[in-house]
Amino acid sequence: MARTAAERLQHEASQGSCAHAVRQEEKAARALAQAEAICRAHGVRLTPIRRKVLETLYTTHKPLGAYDLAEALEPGGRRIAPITVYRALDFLIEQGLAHRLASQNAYIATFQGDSSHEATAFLICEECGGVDEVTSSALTETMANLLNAEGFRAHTKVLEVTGRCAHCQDAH
Amino acid sequence: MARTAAERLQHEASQGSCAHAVRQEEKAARALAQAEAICRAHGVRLTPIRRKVLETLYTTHKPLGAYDLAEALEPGGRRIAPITVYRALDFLIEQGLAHRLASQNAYIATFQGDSSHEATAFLICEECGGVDEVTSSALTETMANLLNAEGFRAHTKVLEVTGRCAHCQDAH
DNA sequence: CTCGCAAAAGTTATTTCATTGCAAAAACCT
DNA sequence: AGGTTTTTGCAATGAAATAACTTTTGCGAG
Repeated sequence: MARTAAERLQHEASQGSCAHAVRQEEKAARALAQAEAICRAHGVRLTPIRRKVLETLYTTHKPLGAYDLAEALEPGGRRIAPITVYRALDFLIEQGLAHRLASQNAYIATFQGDSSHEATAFLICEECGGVDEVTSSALTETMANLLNAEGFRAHTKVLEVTGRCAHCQDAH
Repeated sequence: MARTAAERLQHEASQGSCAHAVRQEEKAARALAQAEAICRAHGVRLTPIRRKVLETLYTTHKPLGAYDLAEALEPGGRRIAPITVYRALDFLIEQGLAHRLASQNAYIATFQGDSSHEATAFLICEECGGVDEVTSSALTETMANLLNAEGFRAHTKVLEVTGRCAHCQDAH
């Protein structure tokens, strides 16, 4: 199966300088501001816990398990129960700010405002743990055609590819 | 999250007459014979347990959890530990005979011989629980193009769509 | 045939992920 | 402030997957 939470965290620590992690701080700040705007527009509340969860996801930009997040939020505050993290994640996913990677039992922040009618694929690097979020009109169309041909009315699309990102291939 | 094992089983029981279930017995018999041939060709053993797991998946053609399978295999024999089922599933998946639906934490038999370079999408009906396995050259190409453009070397592709199948839409 | 090896299955326990049910607190709205 | 809704806290449990180790089985070489 997917790697364990502990492995994921260690992985992250040892690979912090991978291209995927570069500039995430700046992007995170902007994305967070945008998330606040979105929540205001939706008339929902980005509470401290939700905000902290989202921020953690943004700054790592690597898939984190719910228990990883609980651990990451602990320092400086009190111990956070898993259910609290799950509730925050549910909220963020509902608002299109986060995404569950089914193949990893892990969660990630979305940088592109989840245009829900589009097909978005997640490319998960097995080496550096980084995730790229890609959409293309070709993919969206192809999926739409496929579903139409089958008469299938889609509710949720899970498009996840694991493998090796370009950067990690270069690095052998 | 995905429905629990118990719900899944009850679901199956109450929806046994859905179109997805029709004719599965005949197909299952043929598929099983073919599976035996494949294993012989690969020089691996389709042991009784593995065979029974595969058969159960074939005859339901609905996603089953590992614990569902353990339960399903029990009657007539002795209690089977989860790990045994997981080992059988690992084997079947390795041989391209079964597939894990990551979004459901469940497993299903594959009818099309896993041509591993092709992109295969799984359409999962939320109403009847049936799963359709679809491939198209367009999908395969689109995915290949997308991955090429990103310089991403794919290892495993997870394409799962949940929604409503044509039959269940007709039935309102 | 039987010895010995490797593959498979058994056993028991544990880890990881996710949810349930109910109580307390904080935010919002007059 | 009073009442409502939303959010969070807390304890326990359920569900999925794996770990470590032993026993059994299949099968080829001597």
